[in-house]
Amino acid sequence: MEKFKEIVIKILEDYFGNTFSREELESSVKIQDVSGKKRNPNFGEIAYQIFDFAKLCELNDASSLAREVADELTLDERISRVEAVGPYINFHFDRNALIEGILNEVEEEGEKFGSNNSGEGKLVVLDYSAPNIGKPLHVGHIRSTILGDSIIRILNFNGYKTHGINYLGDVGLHIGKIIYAFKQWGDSAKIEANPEQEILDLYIKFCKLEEKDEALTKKAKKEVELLEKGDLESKRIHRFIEEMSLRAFDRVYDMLNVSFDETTGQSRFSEKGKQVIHEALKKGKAELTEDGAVAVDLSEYGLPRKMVLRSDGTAIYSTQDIGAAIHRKERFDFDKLLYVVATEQELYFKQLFAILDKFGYKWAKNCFHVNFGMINLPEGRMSTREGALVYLEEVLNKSIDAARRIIEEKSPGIPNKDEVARMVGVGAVKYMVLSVDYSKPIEFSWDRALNIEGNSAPYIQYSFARANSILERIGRKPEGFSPEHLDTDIEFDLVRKIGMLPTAVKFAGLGYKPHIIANYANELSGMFNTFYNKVRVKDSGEKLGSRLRLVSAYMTAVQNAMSLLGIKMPRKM
RNA sequence: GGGCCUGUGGUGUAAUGGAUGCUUCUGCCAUAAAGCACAACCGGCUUCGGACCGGUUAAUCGGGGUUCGAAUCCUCGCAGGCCCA
Repeated sequence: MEKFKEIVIKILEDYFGNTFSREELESSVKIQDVSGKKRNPNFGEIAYQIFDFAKLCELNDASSLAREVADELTLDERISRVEAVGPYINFHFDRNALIEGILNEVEEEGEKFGSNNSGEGKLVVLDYSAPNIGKPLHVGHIRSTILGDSIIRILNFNGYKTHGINYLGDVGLHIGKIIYAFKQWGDSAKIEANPEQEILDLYIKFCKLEEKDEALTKKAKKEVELLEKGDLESKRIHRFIEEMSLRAFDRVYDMLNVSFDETTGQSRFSEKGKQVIHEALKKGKAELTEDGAVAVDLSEYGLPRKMVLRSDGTAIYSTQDIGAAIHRKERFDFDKLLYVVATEQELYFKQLFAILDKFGYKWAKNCFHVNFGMINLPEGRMSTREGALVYLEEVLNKSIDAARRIIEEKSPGIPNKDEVARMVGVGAVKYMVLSVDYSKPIEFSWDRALNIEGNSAPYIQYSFARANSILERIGRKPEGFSPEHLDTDIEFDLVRKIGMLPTAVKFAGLGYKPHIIANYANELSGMFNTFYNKVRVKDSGEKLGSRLRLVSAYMTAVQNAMSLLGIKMPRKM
């Protein structure tokens, strides 16, 4: 539809000359949606709203102005009629031209259909997932991981180059606690048998004792210091914890079909950060506090002062994050750096970007925090130390099991049951997270996570499998096409909706909003199902070839959309 | 105490600030306006796959304001979450 929109913009450019810029016109020209009850055939396919022009003419009566302008436009043979309705000028395209145009576009572009090159030549670095080593991935981690992954896919589809970084939390007090507990109570036999669980148990044990005995916190801090000084035993344990964690993380990332261009630890950037901070201190951009720590005053940014180094000179999160950001700029010269991190860190990132700006890094304005709402349990927030967790792996496994049970029940005959169960089960969980605007909080519930009805991945996957089944049963290439064969309303609407994928991709890319794609895929599939119920493809005589082309175009569009969410589509389920 | 985010039917969610029909002022036209899904209720089809389709009921937290037009922007509250102190 973008191409048809272009035609309308050209017509308006001819009419208005220099009155409006291209951008202004573009924002006043809308593609009519066809979903649900929004569809109104009287509104045509593309509409121009005349409010801006009315304001310019200082007219209150936009309706009659619209009529006047509509009469004076110079048209094109692809447009069958132009009609002013209220303050809108509605462009009705020739139905056949529209159908043929869209179906051709889908077939020519194939798996690239929906993409554009607006981001060509630009590089975006993303920091996402970023779990702490020594702790398991829980459902709180899923949003960053999946959002980051999907945003990368969407940016790539918009022509951007990307570099995705999993920035592990491999330092900090929690590591000190684990190392201390490991040295004190670690039982090598138990650890060998089940390292991940044992590391977690040690951590929880420490936290419980710490509540009664504050001296333990100091001991954990000692461990952090020891580690930073390069104590061999500490380093060995640290490496072990990291290895175990990475192995566990990879298992889950693999299930999620998420991968990173780079996995690195915060600790690598301590030195870089310290160096930068010391320079800033010399230049007077940072200051020593009463107790000898280093802080940056951010009152000029309307933000609270931020600590960047401890009084003992050791690094903290901000030290490393400053170092890491600068390192990334030097290494990649990115156009944008995106941190996909929960909203609880919002102030922290504002401070981080302000510090970079204050230190003289002009590119600080190209850093952006995608601050998504948290995933909470009904009983409150998740906490590793209290053991109040729902493990991500458990969620995925349960969902896969649920999918497998349904497959056994409804379609026991299909091949690759396990693989399909994975696609469906994992898809359901991912979709649950991605279909909601990221700024909203999500309350986790098993019912929600395992939902397979309505607005869900399995619903979309099922529609796709049905479409595939039609093609397989007929087993012939589409031939004998004529746009006139697709003569019902639902067919026309379905074609138009297919044609809207590029628009959805564009908007999703601008706002880093995968939920736009999720919604699109759902609406598109809903329309396909309506089509499926109303229009028979098999035995449809001379219309067969045309209908096959439509089914196949639907499959391309929905598959491309779902691939932007990282959700695989089984051909049978 | 200060700041940020969220608030849409019973539930979960969507909506770049956009749909206001015509008119000889008498009438004419219209599902004349917040979409989807779940749940509930009614129905269809199960002859290309029922993990389906059609229909009914039902919502913008409250008060002011800006605008030709507000779920959306501003403001004062309320509720929930988070951050800083």
